[in-house]
Amino acid sequence: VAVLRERHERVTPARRAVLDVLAGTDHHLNADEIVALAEVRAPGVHRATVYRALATLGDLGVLTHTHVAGSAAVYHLSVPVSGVEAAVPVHGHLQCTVCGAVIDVPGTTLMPLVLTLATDLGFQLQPEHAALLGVCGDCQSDARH
Amino acid sequence: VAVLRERHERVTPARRAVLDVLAGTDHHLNADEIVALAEVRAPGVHRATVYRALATLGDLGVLTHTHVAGSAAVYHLSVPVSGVEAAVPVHGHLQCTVCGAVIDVPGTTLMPLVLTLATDLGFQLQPEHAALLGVCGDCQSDARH
DNA sequence: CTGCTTGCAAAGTGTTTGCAGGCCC
DNA sequence: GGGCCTGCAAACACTTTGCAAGCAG
Repeated sequence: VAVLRERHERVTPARRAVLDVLAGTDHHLNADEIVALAEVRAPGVHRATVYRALATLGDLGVLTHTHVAGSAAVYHLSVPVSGVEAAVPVHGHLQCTVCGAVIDVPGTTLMPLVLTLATDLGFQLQPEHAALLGVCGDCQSDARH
Repeated sequence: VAVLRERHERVTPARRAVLDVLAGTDHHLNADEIVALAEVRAPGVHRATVYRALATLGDLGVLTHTHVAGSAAVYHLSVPVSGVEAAVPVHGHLQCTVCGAVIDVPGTTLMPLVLTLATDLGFQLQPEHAALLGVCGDCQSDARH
């Protein structure tokens, strides 16, 4: 919110609405959902504007997006906002390829892999940025037909 | 190739072409590239047919696709084909968010995470299925401006 | 005022689908 | 021959972009 001013970026209704929406939920929202919710706070905001706001805020490091296989990317704040703690520190996302459910996994679980990749390949993994795919427990149970 | 017959699936020019293309390369190919290469072996194959063939073969477990952030999915064989060893056993994919390069990572590197997720959450991770995002060594060097 | 931001519409990319005809088995 | 497979075109979902007008600083 105030982050924008600090970075010499303009504070516009659209950007404020996007930030408010993300700060007001603990879910991962996709662009469509953000558009719908932002519409409430800033009537008339356009889809494209939301995408542009998300891109700008992403560049500033205020928010992060996660690519979900075969559907829309989801966004969430990456830094704590004044008072609000909607911004979960670091976490990855598991997506079930059967039911589509997205499960959060704590960053600590992924740390060993991050370290291994950094050491072995010099690759700086961003565990948040893409969902890890697999089959969740529930769907494995269903699979025994 | 013969896998199709075993599974009571039809062997058509289109499917044969797709399999030949994948067996004839050690790269990860996206749908467009497969269409282009399949065109050589089976002139007239349609884009949609290739997608359908890839879906069918994927269901049979013959090939795997990996979702790459912000661009086309890449496909490769998941089982060894008669004589050909283009099918690397198990491996994940690292994608650099800066330069876009896709790096293979051996399955053994990912095993600890697979086991951890299975134990803790009952989640059966398919490490091949989505690219892991981050910054590769080269781009980290470039970043020191 | 200056120029970054927005709204709008249209284009783009990657993938899927409905339908009629064709080919595998 | 029956039914799965194909070609075609159109639809689809998500995201990006060109342009003129608008508002922030």
